[in-house]
Amino acid sequence: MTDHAHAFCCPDHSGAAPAEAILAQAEARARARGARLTPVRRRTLEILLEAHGALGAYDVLEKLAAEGYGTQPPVAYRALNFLVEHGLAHRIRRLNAFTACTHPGEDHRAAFLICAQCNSVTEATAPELSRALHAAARTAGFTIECSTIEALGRCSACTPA
Amino acid sequence: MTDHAHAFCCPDHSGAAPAEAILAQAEARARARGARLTPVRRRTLEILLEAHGALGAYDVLEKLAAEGYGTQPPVAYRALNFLVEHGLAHRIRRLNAFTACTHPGEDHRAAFLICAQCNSVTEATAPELSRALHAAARTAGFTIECSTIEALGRCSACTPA
DNA sequence: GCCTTGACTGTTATGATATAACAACAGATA
DNA sequence: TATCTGTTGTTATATCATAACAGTCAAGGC
Repeated sequence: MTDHAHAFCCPDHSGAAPAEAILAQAEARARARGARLTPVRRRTLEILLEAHGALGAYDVLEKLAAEGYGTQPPVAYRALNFLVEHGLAHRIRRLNAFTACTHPGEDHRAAFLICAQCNSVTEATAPELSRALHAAARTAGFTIECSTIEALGRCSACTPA
Repeated sequence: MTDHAHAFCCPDHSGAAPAEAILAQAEARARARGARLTPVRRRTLEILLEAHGALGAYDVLEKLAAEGYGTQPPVAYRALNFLVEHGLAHRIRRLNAFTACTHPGEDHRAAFLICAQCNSVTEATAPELSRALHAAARTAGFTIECSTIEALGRCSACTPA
């Protein structure tokens, strides 16, 4: 799943928001919400941050198990679900996978851009997009609780010039 | 999954676009694309059209099997994938389920509104939404091949007045 | 007519993803 | 200290999806 050669296709994980800062933010955010970022949970978030692209629950589990945490699926799913619930990670449904949130703290509704070639997942904040979706829902008399926006295609690095 | 009492929450399947018309359109569309809407495929589409909300592949399989078609998962998945590929049905990723396209023929990019209470799935055409997504992608240098937009919430019938 | 061809259907078997239910434990608190 | 709540880990199982292969059938070339 994450077997690409790691060239220039993963903008977020060598650049802008370094893992340590994100972890610190995550810690603060969890605290603020009365939730505990326990060792497994913290380590799970680190694993996601270290990854290129999104990771499946079983990929995460494998790493956790190798480090002495539990070896069974619920261990990974619980940690991942915790992170998702608290806005520290996102579930990418098209991939049955998870990715760290690259800007936790902000109350955002993101769209995910999934590169079919290098497997990178880019989180695009798009207020207008969210607005358009809510508008469309309102027209139908529908009240949105949460939404998923995912696009599959080619990232800038994988697009032939 | 589809065990609600069928009150007023499924706008599309007692109203606007009757199943027969959709089937006829589907037939025409398949023909036009050089594809064959064989008995299993047609019946699968009918099953989706008859359903309240979206159906899982195994739900569809159960019905097909009961009617003398194959009894194994690939039978359902193949038919469903055919329908999706030809724009006659949609995959709802959040539900691991499928739903008939309520307006085949139009080259649309739809958003799906999933009611958490009655399980209905409404297909909302939203040109602006699509436009906003493409715009957001372009900003990131990303080229979209296909996209998924799904929202979970309450439909009009399930929203307390 | 009949034979080749390619698409379709069905099967067995297996893989991949996800959760239910329970036991042990750790920290907070009355 | 006794108890409660939340967390972790386990076993077992449920759910979703596909690979690979064999038989079938309709359409077109000869």
